[in-house]
Amino acid sequence: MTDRTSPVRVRFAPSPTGNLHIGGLRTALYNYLFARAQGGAFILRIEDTDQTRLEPNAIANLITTLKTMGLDYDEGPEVGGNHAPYIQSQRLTMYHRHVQMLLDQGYAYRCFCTPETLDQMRSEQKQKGEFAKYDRRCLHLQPSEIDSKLQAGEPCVIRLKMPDDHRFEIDDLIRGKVQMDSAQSDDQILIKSDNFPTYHLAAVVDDHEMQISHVIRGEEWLSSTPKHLWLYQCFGWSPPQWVHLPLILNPDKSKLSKRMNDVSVQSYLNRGYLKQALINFIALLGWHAADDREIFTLEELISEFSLDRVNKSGAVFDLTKLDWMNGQYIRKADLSEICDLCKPWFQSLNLDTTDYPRFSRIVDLVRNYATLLPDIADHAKIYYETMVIGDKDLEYIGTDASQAVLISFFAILRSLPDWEMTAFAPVIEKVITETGIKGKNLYFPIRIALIGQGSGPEIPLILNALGRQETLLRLSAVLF
RNA sequence: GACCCCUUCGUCUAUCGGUUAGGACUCAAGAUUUUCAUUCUUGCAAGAGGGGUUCGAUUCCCCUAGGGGUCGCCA
Repeated sequence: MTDRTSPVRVRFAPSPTGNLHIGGLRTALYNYLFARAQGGAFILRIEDTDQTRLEPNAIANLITTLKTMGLDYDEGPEVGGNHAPYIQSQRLTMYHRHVQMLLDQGYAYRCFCTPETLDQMRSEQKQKGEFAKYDRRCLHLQPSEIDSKLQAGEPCVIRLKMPDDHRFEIDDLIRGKVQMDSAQSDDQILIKSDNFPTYHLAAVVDDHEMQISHVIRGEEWLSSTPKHLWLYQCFGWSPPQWVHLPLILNPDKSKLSKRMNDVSVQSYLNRGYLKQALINFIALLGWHAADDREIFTLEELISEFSLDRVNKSGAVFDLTKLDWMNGQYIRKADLSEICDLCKPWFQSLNLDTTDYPRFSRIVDLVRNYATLLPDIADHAKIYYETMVIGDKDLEYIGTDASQAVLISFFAILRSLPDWEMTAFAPVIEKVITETGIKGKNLYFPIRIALIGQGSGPEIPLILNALGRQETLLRLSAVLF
């Protein structure tokens, strides 16, 4: 058990095999929130011990995404710290030093079995319905045999010798006490034949060396925790506080996967989700405040978050609520921030953003209609492009009644001394008294003339967004 | 199959033995809006099943069922 007075130090330890995914973000977030709430340290450690799954830019991408999401870490790659390096492939000698201690004390042993041998053994065991685990055929190799095999260059791994009859008790902050029998634990490989450590060794050594106080990780690690516990015991170290987070689930309740969902955080960002919405939504997958509040900034999450309000059961990752939340953030965020964020989408549609007052006026107008950032640009199109008025609509506004409305509307607007919201309200009234036309027959032609479609924002808002010049231009184009 | 975890509206969740089981999203209806969106109001909707313990169980215990995780020289 961890000393209660020891400082809180937690880590997020992803493996650089791809982009940061939703599950990773949630783990990172809870670690971050807990660290910040407790005044502790949040550490980033890269677990790149699988040489076969490395991806070239994964570490850089991981760091970039973490940063853009606002989850800044106190120690880790690039920022350094007292326990550097924070990339496991750069800590190999440390793992070897530790595993040698294990070997010397008989807690670990060399195994020369080939993957093929192992495969065969396992399939036989499974066929018999047994728990598949290594049968320890290399456990009792004589030193001389080992030496000659090593001399001959035979590939070998190093395994942890699990105790034969031991009851492990995991004290988990979320799940309480969980007991598991050593019979259910395999003699885990600690060092692979390429001399790299496996997760189990590397994580335990690093967590101890880096003085991690709480290991906050996904529930999928719960069943291998006995191995980790045993390693702590062999080394004579006291284990950290275990915290196994509930899983994030696919709609069919299986563990969230790439197959069934878009799981890349970056891709949600690219699709126009706001980081605030993403953070807020992810935080609520497994955690809930004491009251009914659901909208939180990162800072508010920090002050509200506590591990004892994290629940035990998995949470389905359902985009519907995220969409709603994103709309909320789009509407409530600072206009300038939203403008900055949707600028790229405007540019990709060739919509001019150089006239900032006009650009921001339009963004402010159409953000009410948006769920995602690109929706804003989509809705804004009608204020920029030359309108295409459909044949039917064209016919409709060509009628005498419509023309009367438009002529009157045009004349009144043109004579307006000031182009501002307060001036627009009486304009419609005036058109009604002048033409005697009201209702749909009044509004429809005006809308078609202004924005090329029969529905949209209120007329004064459109006038304001369009500006005097563009408005009069559009109107004069449909006066026949 | 073995071991472990989990189980409240469709989804995210509140409830720390006594509630008309609350909130949010979705959906529906209504109001606002000339329209759509926004916003507001209202509504639909849940304790897996069975045993205990208790004056009283969603809440505590047991069993069953269901779901999930793990069982790699992946993390």
